[in-house]
Amino acid sequence: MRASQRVYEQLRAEIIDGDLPPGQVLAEVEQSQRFGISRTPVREAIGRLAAEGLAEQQGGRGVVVSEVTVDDITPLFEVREALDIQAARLAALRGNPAEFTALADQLESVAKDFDTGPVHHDSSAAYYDLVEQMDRAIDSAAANPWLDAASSTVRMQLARVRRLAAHDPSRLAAAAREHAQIARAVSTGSAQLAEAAVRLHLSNALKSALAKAPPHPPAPEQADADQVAAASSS
Amino acid sequence: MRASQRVYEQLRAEIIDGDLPPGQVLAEVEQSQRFGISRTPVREAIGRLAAEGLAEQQGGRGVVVSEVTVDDITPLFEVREALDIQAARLAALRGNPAEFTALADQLESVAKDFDTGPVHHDSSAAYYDLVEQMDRAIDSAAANPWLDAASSTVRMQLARVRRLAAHDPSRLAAAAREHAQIARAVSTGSAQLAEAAVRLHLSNALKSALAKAPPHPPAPEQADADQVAAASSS
DNA sequence: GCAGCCATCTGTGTATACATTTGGGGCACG
DNA sequence: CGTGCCCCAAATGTATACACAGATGGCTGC
Repeated sequence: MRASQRVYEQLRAEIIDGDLPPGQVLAEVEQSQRFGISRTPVREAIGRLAAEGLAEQQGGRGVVVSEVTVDDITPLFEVREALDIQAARLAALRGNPAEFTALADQLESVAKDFDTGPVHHDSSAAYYDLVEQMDRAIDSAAANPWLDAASSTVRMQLARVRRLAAHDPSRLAAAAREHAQIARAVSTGSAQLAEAAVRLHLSNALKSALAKAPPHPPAPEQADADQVAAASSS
Repeated sequence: MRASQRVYEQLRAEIIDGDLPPGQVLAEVEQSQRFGISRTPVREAIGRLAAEGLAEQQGGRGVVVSEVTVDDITPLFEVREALDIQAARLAALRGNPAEFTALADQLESVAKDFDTGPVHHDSSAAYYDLVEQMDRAIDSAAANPWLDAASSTVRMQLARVRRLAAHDPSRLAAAAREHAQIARAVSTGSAQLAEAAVRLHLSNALKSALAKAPPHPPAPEQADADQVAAASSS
């Protein structure tokens, strides 16, 4: 595989996983030494990261991992809402009803598992797998490459902020039922119903995420991140 | 300015304007000679173009200007619909009503100009300027950087396909009224009304665009672009 | 004469060296 | 002692050189 591709995927994974924290400088020479390659492919990889918003120029000198705070959750959800709703609408119109009926059944089954007893790792893993499966099914049914591309960027950013607001296990059952409702709505072929189901789910998901980490209500003094960090560590 | 930036902007403009037609190969050495610089910044510029979908890899060897056909109009409008609706909804909630009231008044005034007599170049230029002004006002009021970024990509592609479906002068008056309705709806602060106005406008705009260049109805044989080109030239 | 294989050649992928710019630190002056 | 300017150093931006892969054309064997 091309070296630039490897470096890009590696750096992207490290940024999303939080191994490279926001504000971390991505020096070309440093990374090239770390990966044992030259600056050229590293430079290309960092350029792609910057284009996707995972990194950004620090003045004219240096690229740093971009900041993501709880304040970004709401704007990101606004974009996700627009894209997911449209994807669900199109999937309702174009998708294979049987496929989504099956997904809805499986999701409801998982939701019942969550009800009966404590949440096992197996069942939650099965749930996440089903959600990913449904996302792929919706994207595939929507059959719109540009929609996929736009969703991809937003989902990457959301994967980062998900670390900021640890999910609530007690919401798993409700979330599973919401996902089942989405699949069921898509299977009916009604764009309006699909839109309503997605809107409902995202509204609840956003509320849950913000409940854990409420956005900064007041901003009396305009202190930058460094000053805040210094103050909290003192 | 950085050479890579100049080359990027130049190539992007040439692709959007159609000076570099779809399928045109973007050879690094060729472009570097044309701009009188080395391959390195040209490579970076082409990489950015590929990331935005204006160019794409040609089977591992070479990058070519990406194809855009009338068949892409509908998918692009589907994404645009999702993003523009959300932007208008947010602008309705957060924007300054007076600003959009003023825009609505100006747009209605232009629409009346279109009615009274033949369309002059001045009035159509003023109209396009107002539309651009309103787009910026909506984006600004929505105050969502990620929404802006997603819209930017789609708008760039739409600028390309606009060349495929020359706009209808007789629709200018109706389009101006639709834009005025959007501004008016945003000024009322009703997200639902704004959504309806945008949806109506885009539906009409898409219909008009497709009327000029209907999508390929049947595809009896699955011939790729090269074969089609070869057949038509023989 | 045709088909398959090999050489060559063009073009991208990577490495390295040079230029430029920016940011900071130190020194001098007020 | 504070402030401002200048010099330097480090990191990015650009250029050039090398390596490799894929395609194309000719050549040879059948």
